[in-house]
Amino acid sequence: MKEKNYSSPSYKPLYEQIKVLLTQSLIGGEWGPGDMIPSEIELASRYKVSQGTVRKAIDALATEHILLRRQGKGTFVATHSAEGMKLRFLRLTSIDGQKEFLKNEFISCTKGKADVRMGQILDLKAGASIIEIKRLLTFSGRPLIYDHIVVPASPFKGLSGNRVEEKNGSMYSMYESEFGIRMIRAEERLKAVGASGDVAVALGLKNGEPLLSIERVSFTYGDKPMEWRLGLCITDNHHYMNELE
Amino acid sequence: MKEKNYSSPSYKPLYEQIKVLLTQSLIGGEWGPGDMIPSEIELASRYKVSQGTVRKAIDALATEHILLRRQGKGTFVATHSAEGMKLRFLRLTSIDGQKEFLKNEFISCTKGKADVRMGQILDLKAGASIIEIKRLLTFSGRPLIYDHIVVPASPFKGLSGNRVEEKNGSMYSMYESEFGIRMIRAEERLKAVGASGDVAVALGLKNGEPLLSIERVSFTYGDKPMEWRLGLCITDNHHYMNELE
DNA sequence: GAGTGGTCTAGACCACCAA
DNA sequence: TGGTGGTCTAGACCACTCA
Repeated sequence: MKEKNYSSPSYKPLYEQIKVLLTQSLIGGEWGPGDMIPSEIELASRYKVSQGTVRKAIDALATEHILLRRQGKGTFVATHSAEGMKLRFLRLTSIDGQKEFLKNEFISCTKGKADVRMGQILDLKAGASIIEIKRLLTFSGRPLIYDHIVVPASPFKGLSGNRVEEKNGSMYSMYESEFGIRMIRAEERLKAVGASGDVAVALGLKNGEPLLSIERVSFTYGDKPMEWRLGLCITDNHHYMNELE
Repeated sequence: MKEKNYSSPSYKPLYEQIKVLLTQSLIGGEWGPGDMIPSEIELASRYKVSQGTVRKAIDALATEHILLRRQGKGTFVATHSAEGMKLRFLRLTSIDGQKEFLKNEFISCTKGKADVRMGQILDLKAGASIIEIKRLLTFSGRPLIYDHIVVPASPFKGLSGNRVEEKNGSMYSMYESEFGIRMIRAEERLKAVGASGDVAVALGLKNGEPLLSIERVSFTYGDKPMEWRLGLCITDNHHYMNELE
């Protein structure tokens, strides 16, 4: 175990160091999505620290929804596949209801090269191979969201339209089960735009009708960007909910 | 101090009870916005619990941005007046920059009665007195947001246009300094709409041009709703930023 | 140097769950 | 009944701030 090393210029609390070690075990795949990790007491003895210190490290990871504590059972690696977690990043709700059952209509899946902008966003060299997916999400038979999704090709080798259609709506649980890639965080930028072109047609709108534009970048362990997404949403009967603290 | 009372059907951890007591002192005004609260050791002796238990209660309140810890100095009641906190609830940023200096153009301030819907939102009887404010926020000389704000009249007695114009942009710090009301949380619902009527004129838009509609309800201590707000934003050069965890 | 919050430990005991 | 996470305590010591 690392020394306490107080009064060093780069002083980091012990529990931060434990947190890094736990994260490395997650990245390395020692514990996969849904797995139970060792008990606090066991980890304390492994790292030669007290249970309380391990606890604080796990608390931090649980707050970030990277781990999930269940009293009496154990601590588990969080997963998007778990019921109730499939729509963790979906903030769109029906005006008079709850979170929805969405149907996934696959439009296209093509390979391409990252331009400069996409290279910056996904931390790739310009010209690197990417996979682009377009799809339409419908709610009770009516178009709701037009999605344009871009991921780097190399970690997602073999991604195809089939895979997209099978998993209804939740790309994230598919990324986990098929490619072992788990998204832990996302940044979104919203604006209002006017419908146009293919998107207007697919959504059944006239040009210029207002759409909610949601641009999202998702990050995996280590804050590495792994997916860019642009969703264009019809918000006549839905809104995007957010809580400010 | 309350008993530990384990194995009671309504078991609540001690630190939760301490958290309630601290919150009551905040509601009662024992410590106002910006004040330093007693040290952890002093609170521990006041409530007859250990420092660690007080710590955990304060931690929870600090996470909710109700208290603010400053190592070496003390623990303080959070305030919207502090530099860097004035725009805590403003998620709109310029596409090529940072958070903005906004100018506040007062439009109107009228008294009225709550209809059924507004009564439900603000937890008032239908027909209760309310105050409505309309204003335009401009960014470098160009209109950016048209705000419609509604608050209950009784806690905000004396609120007028003057007060709104003085405090440039931050209603929340004005609520604190003038009325002792501090907002701790807000819920927002976003959608895309088309410009129309007075709003279109004030923002200098043609009818139907897309606007980002942000409906917000703000809550004070005890999750009591105290303000409703509808902001209509031009998002040509700005976007609403959000982080998903 | 005195006072504050922050870290770390060791140990006791409670609540929850599964077998 | 045994194992897990959750609470609570008491005490030591470190880091930060200010007079």
